[in-house]
Amino acid sequence: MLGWTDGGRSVRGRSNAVETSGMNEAAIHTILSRLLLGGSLPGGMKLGEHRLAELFGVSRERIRKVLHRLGHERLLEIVKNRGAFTIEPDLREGRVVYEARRILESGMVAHLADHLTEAQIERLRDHVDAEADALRRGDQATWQKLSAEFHFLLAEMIGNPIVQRQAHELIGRTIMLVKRYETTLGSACGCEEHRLIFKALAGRERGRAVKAMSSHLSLVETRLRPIVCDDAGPSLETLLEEAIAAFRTEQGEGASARRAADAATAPR
Amino acid sequence: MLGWTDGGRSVRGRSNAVETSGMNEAAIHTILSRLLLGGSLPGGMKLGEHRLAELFGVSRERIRKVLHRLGHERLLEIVKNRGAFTIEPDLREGRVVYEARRILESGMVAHLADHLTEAQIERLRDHVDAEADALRRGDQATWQKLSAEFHFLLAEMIGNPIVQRQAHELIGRTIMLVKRYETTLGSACGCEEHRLIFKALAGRERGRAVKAMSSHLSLVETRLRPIVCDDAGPSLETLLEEAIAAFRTEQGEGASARRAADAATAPR
DNA sequence: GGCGTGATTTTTGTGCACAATCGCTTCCCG
DNA sequence: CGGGAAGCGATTGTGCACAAAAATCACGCC
Repeated sequence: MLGWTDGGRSVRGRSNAVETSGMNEAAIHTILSRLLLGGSLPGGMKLGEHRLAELFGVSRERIRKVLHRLGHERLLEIVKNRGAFTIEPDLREGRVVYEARRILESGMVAHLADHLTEAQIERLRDHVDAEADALRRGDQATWQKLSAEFHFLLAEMIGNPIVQRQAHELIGRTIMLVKRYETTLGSACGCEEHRLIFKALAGRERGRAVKAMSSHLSLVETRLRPIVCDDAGPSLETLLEEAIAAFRTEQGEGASARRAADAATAPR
Repeated sequence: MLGWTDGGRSVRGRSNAVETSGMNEAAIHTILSRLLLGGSLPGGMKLGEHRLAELFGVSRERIRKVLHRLGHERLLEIVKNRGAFTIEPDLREGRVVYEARRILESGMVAHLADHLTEAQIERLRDHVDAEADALRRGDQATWQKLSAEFHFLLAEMIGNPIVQRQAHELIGRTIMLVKRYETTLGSACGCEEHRLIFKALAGRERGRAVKAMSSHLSLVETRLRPIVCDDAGPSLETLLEEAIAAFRTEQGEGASARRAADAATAPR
């Protein structure tokens, strides 16, 4: 809409690497965003420019630009003359993020309660049903995905690109927090909370919707536990290759689940 | 807080220019932000890298970086292989911005109604009084400044850096719009609207505060007129030199009104 | 006379080489 | 044996030169 044109640029990577190259800037940004938001990498991890440049098979400047952009988006911490580090989202920041979400999403549902179309209400109903279904089937992964998408959906339904972007940013941060501090249980309750919000919206009860959203977010926040999960886990190389592979396949097939991808990377 | 360290770097500009140099990246960003937000330059104007580099007396790369950052902040439109252009904020975008503000600031006042301290209420009262005073004195400039600061103040009182940043971004855009499409009259009513919001907040009446804020923003939006103000105005050189001079003097004297400046430049 | 095509020129994009800075190691001195 | 300072290796920052792309202009053709 409004914004800059960054269109995919043609590839010229002369690549000293194994010709895994041909990775444009937007793609690198998407992959790294997803990795960062996914919360797979430990906090405080250093992302060296040269190392990433080799892994992606592009020049250092390309990586540099992406890294600084991610820093600007606060998905990385850029320290002058030191480099880029993954952020360590402590619970204190969690409080701030959830408070921000309560404020923004309260305003959002208040707006939606007054403006939702019947078609949108149906779509929301379908989504909540799908959530319940995934939960009933015990499909944890799908449920988790749908659960996040519920909020993305609400943001999308506002039809306001600015609000959508702000919501995306916040929700993305939240996902990062949940992935890191999630308590295995506590999932079961989330679905009913979403349904409560939906019901209030469907009935166009603004006050109740705001209340439901606010308490839902508070509850989610409460479920975060200060787990010191030092999952040193797989190396950056491994994770990155996985992410790149996933991106490739996804890119290969038609633009089907493109929306979800863009959602994760905080589309500008 | 969380974020990057960009601390003022020492100056080394070897400057082919008239030794007006010694301008670090942050300063350039601040100056350009303020100029852009100020709405003094016409929309669609091209900001060439080389030209700005000369005007600031720094290398092109420095300007380049700032320009792209401003593009990322959506204060400029960056077109690949074409350069940076000032955005033309048409009224359609105005609608989007004001809608976003209604959503966000509704959530804000709802939060504030429940959390304001007595001291904060007093401070708000003082501010509204100051607004009324400026208006009574017919001091248009001061009133306009205070009027914008009212909203900044509310955002600040949340005490949440994320919300504050989002609000800053939106209010900044609004100011840009108002400067461009302002109708001379219509100022008189604004003050009472702020007082209405204040009263609701002071009485901790959440619903009324939300309503007051929402209708206030709607009214402000209504006051925008599709004036085709082709104020070709002064040249970029002139404006920039003014802005730089202003920045210099302000920088010179103590960090007094620093907050306002930072507010304008969307402090990260 | 208008318009399309091609050369020129201006402007942006990018790789590269060097400079500056930081953390770490080592060596010297107390 | 411990502390501090200087050297060293590694990593990031930055200017510069060149390459690519777009806009402009000129020329010829319809």
